[in-house]
Amino acid sequence: MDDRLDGAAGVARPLTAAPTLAHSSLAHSWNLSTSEAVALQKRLATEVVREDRLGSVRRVAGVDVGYGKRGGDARAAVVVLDLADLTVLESVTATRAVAFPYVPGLLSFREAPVAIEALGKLRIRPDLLLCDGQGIAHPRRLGIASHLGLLLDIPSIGVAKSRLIGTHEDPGPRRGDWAPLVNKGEVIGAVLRTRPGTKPIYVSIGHRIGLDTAVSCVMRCTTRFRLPETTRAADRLSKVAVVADV
DNA sequence: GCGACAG
DNA sequence: ATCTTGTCGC
Repeated sequence: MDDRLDGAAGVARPLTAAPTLAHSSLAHSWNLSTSEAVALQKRLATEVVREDRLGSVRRVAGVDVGYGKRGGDARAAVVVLDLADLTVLESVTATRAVAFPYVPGLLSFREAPVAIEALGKLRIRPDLLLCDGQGIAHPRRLGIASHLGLLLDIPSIGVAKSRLIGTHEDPGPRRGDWAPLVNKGEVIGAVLRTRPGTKPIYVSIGHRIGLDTAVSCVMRCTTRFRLPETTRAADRLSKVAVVADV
């Protein structure tokens, strides 16, 4: 079987589908109205798997999207690291014009298309995706991490720098301490202290992984900084990607 | 009706 | 997210 990623889109697709040009997201409807997007989220959310359904994790990908100064272009960057030593195995980028406004709760409709395009360029198929933003810690339980994980059928985790929804206590002061993020009586994520003396990060299930495993993986990808190395690497790349892409 | 609000 | 100068701290 082809090990490359298929571009996916509005609806989940089996991995056994024939290899495509890795740009198939273009062939799908990301151009939805906000109400249609909300309806799609509600439907896709029922497909999200909130428990460990992943093999051994070796290759972890960080996914991030940045924007040009003019605000017209979105640049996605994906960096795959070897979890054993956090060295870079592969990195790719993609750039395209933004086609959807930023609306809290609908971030994936703005950033997922270009992110999927970048992911489609990967030769390596990552075992896990660490996405910038929420997973199920979302009003309709389908943040960008869940959306991407579901469409690509790859285990994923949401790693956000700030809160979208939910309430929580302050996590302990030590690295690794975390407090549950709760919404409507449900634990939707973990507010994790990755570094003493700094603001905690918001970790949530993306797809095919449980919360405890997600927290564990994020910790393993985090060294001396607040954010995991995967996210930092992708973030840096997304800020210079426009030069290499355009 | 009044705030809150990933990136 | 991006726009921006200096400033506090290790």
